[in-house]
Amino acid sequence: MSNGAVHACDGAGVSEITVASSLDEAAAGLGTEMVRFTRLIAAWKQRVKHDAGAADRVLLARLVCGGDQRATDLAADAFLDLSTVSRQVRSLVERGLVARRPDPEDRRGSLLTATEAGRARFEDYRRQRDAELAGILESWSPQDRADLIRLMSRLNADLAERQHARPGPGGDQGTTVEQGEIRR
Amino acid sequence: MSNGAVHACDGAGVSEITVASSLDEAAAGLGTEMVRFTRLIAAWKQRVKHDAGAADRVLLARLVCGGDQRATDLAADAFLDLSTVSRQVRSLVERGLVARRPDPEDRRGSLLTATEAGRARFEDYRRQRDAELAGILESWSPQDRADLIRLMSRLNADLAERQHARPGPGGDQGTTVEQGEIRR
DNA sequence: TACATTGCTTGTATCCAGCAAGCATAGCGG
DNA sequence: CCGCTATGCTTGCTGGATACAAGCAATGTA
Repeated sequence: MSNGAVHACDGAGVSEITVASSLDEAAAGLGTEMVRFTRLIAAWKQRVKHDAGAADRVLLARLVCGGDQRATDLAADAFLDLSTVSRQVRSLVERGLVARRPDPEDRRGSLLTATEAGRARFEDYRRQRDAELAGILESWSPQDRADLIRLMSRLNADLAERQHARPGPGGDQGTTVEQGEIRR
Repeated sequence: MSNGAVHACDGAGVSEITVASSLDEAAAGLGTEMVRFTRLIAAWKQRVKHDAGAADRVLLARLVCGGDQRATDLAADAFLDLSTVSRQVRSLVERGLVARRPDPEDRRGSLLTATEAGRARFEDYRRQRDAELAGILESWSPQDRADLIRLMSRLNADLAERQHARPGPGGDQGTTVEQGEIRR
C-alpha cells in the first residue's frame, strides 16, 4: 500500500481511500467496504439479538409495508427460497405476528397479513435500529447523509437488477419477477 | 412524520429518497437501504457460490492482507468467536490454503499464514467480486463512485466503533479488546 | 377426465455461529 | 520446583437460516 490507490486487501483495518481514480480501483475499494460492512452488520445483528430470530424481521417488514401478500410473492421479493419463507411464516404465525387468511381467488394458498402485534413488533425493531443509526449519523453533515442514502439506494437498485438478471438458486422460482414490478 | 420523508417501510420496492432533511428521516432511509443491501449481498454470495464456503474468504483475506496472525487475533478482528475461527482455519488448512507454523514465542498456539495456493485463491475471489462491481460502477460518474466509497468507509468506521464500544456476544472473549488496538 | 401448472409444506442436508467444557502451555508467587 | 491462574486453541453440542427435492392440494386446460 503506497500511493493513493486501494488494491487488494479486504477487510483490513483502515482502508484509506482517497479518490480511486480508475474504475478498477473504485471496484476494489467498494469491494473492500462491502466486505467490511457485511461483517459489521452480522456482528451488529448478533449484538442486539432480538427476542425473535433475525430473519423474519425482513418478512414482517414487507408485510407491514407492502400489505397483504402471498408467500410466493414474499419469497420473490426477498430473494429467498419459498420453503424458507414458508417456515418463517409459520413461525411468525405461531407467535401471533402474522395471520393467514384464505385467498378469495385461489384456495391453494393464503394471503398473509401482519397482525397488530406484528406491526407493533416491527415498529419496535425499526425504532431500535433507527436510533442506532441516528446516533451514528448525527455527526454527519446533511449533505453526506443524503449522499450516502442516495448512493446506497442506487447501488441496491443495480445489485437487484443483476440479481434478477442472473436468477441463481434463491431469487427466482420460475416467474422471473422483472424489475420493480410487484405483481398483484 | 408526514412531509417528503421516507418513513417506516423497509425493504420495500423502490424506496424513493429525495433529500431526507431531518436526522430521523436520514436514519430511517439509511436503515431501509442497509436492510436491502444485506439481503442483496446474501443473495449474491449464494449466486456465485464459490467452491469453498463463504465464510473462510474473510479469514483468508485477513491473512493475505494482514500477514501472519494467531487465531485469537483473527477472531477479534472479525468479530467472530474463537471456536468459529478455529474450525474455519482447520478447513482452510485441510484444503492447503493456510499453513500453521509454530509461534516461536508461545508454543500453545500457532501463527497462521496464507499459502501460495491461498493467496491465489483469494486473488480469484477478489477478481471475480471486483469484476462484478466494476460492471455496476462503470455506469456511475467518477464523483459518485468516489463518494460512495468514501461514505461507506466512514459508515463502516462508525459502525466498528460502536461495535467495539459495546462488546456484545461475538466480538469479545473476555479480553474486551478496546477501541482499535490490536494487541500483539 | 387426464395432465400440466401453481402454491405451499415437509424431509433432509449444509453452513455458520455461539456456548461450554476440556487440554496444553505459559507465567507467576511462593 | 510446585501449585494456581491465565491464555490459546480444540471439540462436542446446539440452534438458526438456508437451499434442494419431493410431495400434496388446488387450478386450469384440453
